[in-house]
Amino acid sequence: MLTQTITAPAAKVFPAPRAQNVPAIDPFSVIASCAGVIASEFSYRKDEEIYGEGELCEYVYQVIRGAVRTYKLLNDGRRQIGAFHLPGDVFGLDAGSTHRLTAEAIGETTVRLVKRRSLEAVAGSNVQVAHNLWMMTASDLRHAEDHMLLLGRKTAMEKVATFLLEMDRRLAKAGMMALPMCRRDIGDYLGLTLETVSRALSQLSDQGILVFSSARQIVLRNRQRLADLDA
Amino acid sequence: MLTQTITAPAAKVFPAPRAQNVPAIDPFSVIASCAGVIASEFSYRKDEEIYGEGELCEYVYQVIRGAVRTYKLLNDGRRQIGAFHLPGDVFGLDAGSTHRLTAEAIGETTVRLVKRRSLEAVAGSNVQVAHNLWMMTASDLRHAEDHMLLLGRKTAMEKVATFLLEMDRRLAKAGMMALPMCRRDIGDYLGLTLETVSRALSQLSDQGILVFSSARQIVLRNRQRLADLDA
DNA sequence: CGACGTGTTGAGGACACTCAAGAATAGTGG
DNA sequence: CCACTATTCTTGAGTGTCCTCAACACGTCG
Repeated sequence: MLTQTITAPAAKVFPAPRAQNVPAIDPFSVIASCAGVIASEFSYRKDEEIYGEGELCEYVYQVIRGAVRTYKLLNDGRRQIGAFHLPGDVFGLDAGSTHRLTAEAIGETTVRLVKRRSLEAVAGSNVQVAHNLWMMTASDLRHAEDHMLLLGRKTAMEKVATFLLEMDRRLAKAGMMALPMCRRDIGDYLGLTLETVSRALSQLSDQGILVFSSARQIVLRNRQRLADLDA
Repeated sequence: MLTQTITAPAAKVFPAPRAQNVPAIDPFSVIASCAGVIASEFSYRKDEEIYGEGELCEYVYQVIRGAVRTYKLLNDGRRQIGAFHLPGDVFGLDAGSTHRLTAEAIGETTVRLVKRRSLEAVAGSNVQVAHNLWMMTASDLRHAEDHMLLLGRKTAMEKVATFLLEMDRRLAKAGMMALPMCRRDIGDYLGLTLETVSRALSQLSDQGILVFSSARQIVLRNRQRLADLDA
């Protein structure tokens, strides 16, 4: 799948905490700007693997530009995407020594990365940093708990409605949503097939709840009716 | 549902870190035995609520005896159980200020509890305690990630096989498994109906992979074939 | 013993999946 | 710039897995 092998990220030192679409003060930036923490930037091409399930946790990442999917596979190829990571989001912060999911760039994606070792070193003495790491893992857990409810108990239409509201909240610009991921990714995130996702979106379009500019450019016309479709 | 209202747990100070079926040294015990952390015990009857979704996090809990389910509800009553907590397990450690799930005793259950405030106070100065809290949340996240894969992508039989192997690992005594929870609980954990769970178990029994002593007393006869049924 | 909670099994149906074809879009090279 | 290809998306038809509804069996406890 990959044509270029990534060895080690270029050691281009990150000058100062800054990123498009990222609030000036977020827990990760606080950590990254700590003395002793080395931050750098790196870019990945479409569908390029950032790290694999089971690999050692060398870095923690923050999306600067683009989007990332993290997922698990069954041995026959069935895939469950656990989360989409958008600009500002931190991913790869697995508390153990190895990554629990695989991470791939969805499109052309730039990330900031921080050496895990330096993070641990700071956390060992700085309680504020240790607390921030805990809070970031807790935030991932909250999302996972909400998503288990979706996967186990919601209908296809409820799943798609929840997805649209989540994406609207996270990446809507000027009332318009530019989805970075394909229908298959959405299906693998929601525990559906891509056809079912497509049918649900078409149905919402027919009902006037949303309008397509293109397949991935969506304008929500009625968030309330969408929220009503959600459970 | 409850006939007795729980006001505040009895302030019976916990004498020393000990519990049936609990390893002598676990992260929670280390924390609970810290100076300044007040631990006590409390018991709940069958189906009694321990805390509700949205309530303030006053305590963190460890199961001493019995079992606990934590779950989320949709407005029409559909339920997703996120985890079963067995003796030795810690639950209720939500990093925010309010609980994200509801916790109920499955049967007659005894828990050890620790005031969250005292925990935070210790974590603010003791990096080891802060690290243990992070690791416990990370452990919950790992379980949630595995469970999302199950809920989103596994078939009914694969789900039940996974469940049996998990319970076998966590509560098997002398080759025998005594499930504390009913078929509906299992279904709500696996994203299935209780009938589908029952049918899958009957099928496994017909195939000789397991034997019922009673509906909840199960002996696994062939873990390998069960693992093969899992994906 | 009767009543209740729990579990099993059957029949029928619905929702989402599979397979397939065609349309729209993006990417590539002449 | 346009033809050509590959990918993505949509839509349809038919199927299957799991759900719903129902009846009955089992065990426990008053």
